[in-house]
Amino acid sequence: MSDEKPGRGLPTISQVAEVAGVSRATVSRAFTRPQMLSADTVAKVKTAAKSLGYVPNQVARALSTGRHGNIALIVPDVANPFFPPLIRGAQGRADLAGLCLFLGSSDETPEREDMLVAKFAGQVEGVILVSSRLDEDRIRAHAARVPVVLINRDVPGLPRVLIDTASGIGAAVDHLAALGHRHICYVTGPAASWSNQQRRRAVRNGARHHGITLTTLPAQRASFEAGREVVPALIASGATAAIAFDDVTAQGLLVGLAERKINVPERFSVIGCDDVLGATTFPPLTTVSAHCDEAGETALDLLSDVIRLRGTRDIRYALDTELVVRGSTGPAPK
Amino acid sequence: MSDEKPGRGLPTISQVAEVAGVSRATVSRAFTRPQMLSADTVAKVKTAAKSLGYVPNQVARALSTGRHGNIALIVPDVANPFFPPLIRGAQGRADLAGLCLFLGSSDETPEREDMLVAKFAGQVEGVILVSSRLDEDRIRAHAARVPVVLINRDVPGLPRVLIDTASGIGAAVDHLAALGHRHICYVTGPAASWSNQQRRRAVRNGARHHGITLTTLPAQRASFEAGREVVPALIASGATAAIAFDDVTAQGLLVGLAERKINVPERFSVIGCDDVLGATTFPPLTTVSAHCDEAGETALDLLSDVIRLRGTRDIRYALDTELVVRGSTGPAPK
DNA sequence: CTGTTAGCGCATTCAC
DNA sequence: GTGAATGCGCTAACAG
Repeated sequence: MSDEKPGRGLPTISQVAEVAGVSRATVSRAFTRPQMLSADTVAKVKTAAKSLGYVPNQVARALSTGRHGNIALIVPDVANPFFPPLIRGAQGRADLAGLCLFLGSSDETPEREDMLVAKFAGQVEGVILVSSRLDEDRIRAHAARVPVVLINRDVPGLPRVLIDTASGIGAAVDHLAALGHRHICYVTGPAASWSNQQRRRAVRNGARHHGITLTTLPAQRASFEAGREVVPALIASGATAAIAFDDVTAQGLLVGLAERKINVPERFSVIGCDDVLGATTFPPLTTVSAHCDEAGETALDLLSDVIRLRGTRDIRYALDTELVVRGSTGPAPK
Repeated sequence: MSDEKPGRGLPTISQVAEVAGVSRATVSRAFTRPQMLSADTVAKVKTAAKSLGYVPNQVARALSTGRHGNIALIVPDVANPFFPPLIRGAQGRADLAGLCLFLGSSDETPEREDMLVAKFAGQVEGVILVSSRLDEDRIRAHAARVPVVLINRDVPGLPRVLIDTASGIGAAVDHLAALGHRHICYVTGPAASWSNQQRRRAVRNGARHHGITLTTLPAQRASFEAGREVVPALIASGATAAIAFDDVTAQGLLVGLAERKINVPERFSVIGCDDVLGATTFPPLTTVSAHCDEAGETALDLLSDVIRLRGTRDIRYALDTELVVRGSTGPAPK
């Protein structure tokens, strides 16, 4: 448990070669291309290796081959429930592709994100940037050094997967209109967020189409607290329903409303976005389902293509969304 | 954007040396120990490096030094809100220590956890296992190959940080007793979980001490749904208050109760554990605060000590907990 | 202060 | 089918 250097003391390819009575090259082949060797030799090497507890040194292998099968996924905030399903989707695909996933969390700050990418760049074969807060120039700069795939960020020329909430948001406005609501609110998310801009536009278009009055209420951050604090303004606006930037904000709305004894959905309707809370709210939240796990999977597949093909293509992958009606929406109050 | 091999084509130390008109060793030192060189030389090298876009190759450096500053953190489930704060705590400390954090999520299965540890082992200098679902033998086996630090798993001989919920749970029972509750329930978590065993015991001791009737209700998994489904049994038991294994389960309880129009805390009191939901429930959840961010920080410090000192010690670090009273607990109904 | 000499552990040309 | 060289890019003695 106390070697000179970490990694030292572990059996090397040479020791295995000696025990097995073969050359180092043969040991190497036994692990990388067994079919090049006779079955006998392979067995002999494997036995020797096991007896020594030998396992190929990934670092040395990487230096020699130039590949190590590591990739990085950087998110603004691990604690935001939007990301875990996405992370899990990516993990699953990474396992299938034999890749190791490193995770970074930038705490929503561009500086930290920048630092993380730089730190990872030398150790991974590719990076997935989720909801990047970096400006386009910096993203491009990083992409020039290491293959990059974007999620929810639309930078032409780079492979990117976009969760197209426009359709789902449209359906949400339709749903509200059908229920008789004539005045609704959109509670915004981070201004720098591509998703927020997209959703905001979709709400506006839908409202115009139905001739519904729209009030836009800013929530500083996409957070529970921001949603909760915006409730007074929400009530003051005179609207009877709200669409929130995301589920977490919507949950804040729900709690803020409950605190004021305003029943949902009898007196007010609330719709979220992302579908990451499931039915864990009360009442269960009507929301736009985003399939974020699929986004993670797709991004990973894209990245492993880029790595395998050794070249970036200009791919823009749009994922569909749909409205999931649960219990937080109802007919407009008289 | 299309090299023969990834990593190839990037400027190497030799090219920088040539441009700067110095030896490769000098370039190396300019990056690792600038104070060993004259300011002039350092500047000259840095300039040359920048002009070439050179950045030290981590993999090569690692092969040479035997260290690469990578560590892994493996959790049962990224999507469980207990872990993100812990992950974030570890990340922060990792940055301070100049370490890179890899994340693994085992989906609660020992097999996947086993595989992850094995896959990471060759690429990291240490592993943090959070709430490991592995049996002691396997943990020990891994610890023999790579430095391991445990969180919420009490394996003698290995460095471990334990969130000692016993004290907080005790306070929770006291709180309930003071409010006049004479019959309470404990809703369990995963049987294999060290935390669950600890919490269960603490509830039992507290109940006995106050002469309170205790019913233990099993929730298969620690999940929202499990909590929600256990509500009928909860009501049938005749208890007036419940302590849940964790906040997520408690939230399930809250929703299940609300669905049956049983007001909290007027007719029933609920207490959670971990304090990861904050005030995002309605009513805001009374819970045992676990300081999980601190657990992540402490584990990381422990691990970096182990790495630096090149040897494991038998450290058992217990983190205190306390009861946070919010709105989900009240006087026992008549 | 700086250059020279040797590897780190492995995969890969070539020969045989 | 297998072995003998060579190098991946860098750091670590050891000189000077």
